[in-house]
Amino acid sequence: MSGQQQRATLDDVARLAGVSSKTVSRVFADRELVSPATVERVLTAAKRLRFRPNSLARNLRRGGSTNTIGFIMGELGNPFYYKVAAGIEQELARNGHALLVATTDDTPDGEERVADALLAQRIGALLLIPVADDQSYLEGERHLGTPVIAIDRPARNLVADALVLENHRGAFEATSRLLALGHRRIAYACNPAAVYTQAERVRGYRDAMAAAGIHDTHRWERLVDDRSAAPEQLVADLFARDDAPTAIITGNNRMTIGALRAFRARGDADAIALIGFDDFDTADVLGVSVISYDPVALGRQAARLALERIGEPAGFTKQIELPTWLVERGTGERPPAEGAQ
Amino acid sequence: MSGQQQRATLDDVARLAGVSSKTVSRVFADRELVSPATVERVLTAAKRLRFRPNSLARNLRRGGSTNTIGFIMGELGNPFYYKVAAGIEQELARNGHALLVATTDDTPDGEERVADALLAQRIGALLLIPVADDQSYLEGERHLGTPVIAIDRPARNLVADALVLENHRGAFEATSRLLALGHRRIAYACNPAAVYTQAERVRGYRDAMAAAGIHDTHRWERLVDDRSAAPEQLVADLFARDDAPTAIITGNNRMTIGALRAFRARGDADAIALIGFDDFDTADVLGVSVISYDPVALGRQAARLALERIGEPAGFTKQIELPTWLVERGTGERPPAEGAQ
DNA sequence: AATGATGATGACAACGCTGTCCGATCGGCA
DNA sequence: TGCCGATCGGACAGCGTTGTCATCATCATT
Repeated sequence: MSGQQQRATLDDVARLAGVSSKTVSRVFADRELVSPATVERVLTAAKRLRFRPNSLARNLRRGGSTNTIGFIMGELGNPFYYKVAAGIEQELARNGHALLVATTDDTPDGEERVADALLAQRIGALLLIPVADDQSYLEGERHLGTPVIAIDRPARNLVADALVLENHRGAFEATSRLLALGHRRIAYACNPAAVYTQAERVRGYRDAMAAAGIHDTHRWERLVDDRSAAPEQLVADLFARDDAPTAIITGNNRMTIGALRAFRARGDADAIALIGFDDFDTADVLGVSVISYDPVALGRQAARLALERIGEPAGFTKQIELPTWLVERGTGERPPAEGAQ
Repeated sequence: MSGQQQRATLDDVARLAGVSSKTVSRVFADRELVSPATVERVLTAAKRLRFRPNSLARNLRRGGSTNTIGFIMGELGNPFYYKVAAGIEQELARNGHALLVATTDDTPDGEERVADALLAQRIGALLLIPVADDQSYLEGERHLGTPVIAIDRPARNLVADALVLENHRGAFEATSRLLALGHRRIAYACNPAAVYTQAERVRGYRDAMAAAGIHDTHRWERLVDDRSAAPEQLVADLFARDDAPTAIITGNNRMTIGALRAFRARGDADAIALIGFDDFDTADVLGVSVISYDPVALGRQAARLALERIGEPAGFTKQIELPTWLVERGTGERPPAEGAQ
């Protein structure tokens, strides 16, 4: 092993190329202003020394924020989040920006701590999936010029752009579809429940039920917030009752898979209609009908919005809704079992 | 909307607190050396001004690398990659480091470009899932003191730590299991095939077959590198032949799901035994036997190794193998159909 | 030939922070 | 009371880059 080398700086390159450091700087910034011969000489020297401009110093000098965008997501375990992350990364890479990710494990108190860590890195914009009840702690930062974009859920007590899904419409459509098939006892299960998305989805479910004259939906709702409760068990409980539902809408992919496990354990449950919110990789193989949307597009749009805001911070904030649609694959088109009604 | 504010600096805080900027600096670094009363005064002032230390300046001054770790992954679409990312993030967060991610879309030429972008950010270490045939372009950087850790596949032409799976053992075990059930015509399908992991897995498969006296395995191998080829079709082709295999091992989760789709399309294929490499979320619901491992642990270990290397760059590089194990869920325990043998 | 316009290059300071070094302050002890 | 040591605060420089401004050579124009 040879000894530790020093990292080359602009000055080192300048000395080797026989020019001033400013000229080298120009070569790596506004190449236009330097004569071709000099550019060549500098580049040769830079390559010889394996020079790489120090973006720390560059960004410091340039006054603050970097070309790095921060993204605070919930737990990485959920495919939804990382597909959003993928979309963000794609769009940022296309524009020469880097992505700094942090997770909160979906706990509210983690959010501010994590945001602080990201902001200390002088990120150029902050994307987040809000978990805490209150994002006012970001107000100061926003004021300082860091754009904040809320994804999936609007920020609370903070002026920020937001990208959300058509939660209400999706749930309404799914419920209506089941009602049209003749179902009356339609359950809605989710965990966690105390988040914006679920509130909207439940509202869509209730509205559709109400439109069909069914008002006592609370009997079929299973809105749980205990993270340790197994989705499978929640669904199993629902169908162990005498007046078991004939159909169920699951509020997210974890719950959908939980329902599938519960059905599998029961064995007799091929008769139960199921529509899940969120698509997932093997939903087609399993024949599961879902309310789908494009999480990658969600991420891409969020990134695009962030980049726009960096360019032009003023202007009214937007709240954009992304479409959801029903994908029929089998489980959602099952009519109620004979005599169940 | 009120106008743009200025970001507070150490000096601003110092002025408000009536101390020197160095004292404020100490409060945010070695709090020990400052009297409690002063600490309090400084913190109050800092809070009033919404001061946040500028880590750009700090890291620049402290001489180079940051507390940010870069991770180059393939496409984010694959659950394997993001679960590794999740593990990395967990471990880094625990140690006060941030994670900068970049993707290459699994194209070799993207890798160096992306690595360059990350290294310009003066990351403290680089984790990557090698895609290119040659990582020698990182040699200079490694020499400059940036630890490089290869994940899932060893780096080529570069001295670097590596974390890989027991690919050979896993495939050997799966193949042996199928052989023990009486299967002889066992296929192996994967795409892409020209990567380290697949080479190892194929080797494990061949060795197990050879141990059972079967040497013409090329008849059952479907090693494809055309990314546009649909996994489903590849498997379908394999089973459309007269001497169709009675069992198949799929080289990764995409191929496993492709096989399930192909089987589903055929309808008669419940008889075909299947063991897939990589676990996935609904494998239990689908009853799919797999060669499993813990991708999150892989990420965690990689991060831990990186942090170790930052602390103590010298020392011999390690190549660590993480265990794989067979999970029996149904498809892998099917004996060959009557008369098939 | 004198003039201004143009283009290429360099000197210098500063971005916000911290390491080094030194000076100020205070309590305790003779 | 005076002095010493311990402890805490501050002045200064510099990390690697870029913005500003100045300098100088070259060239076209009258």
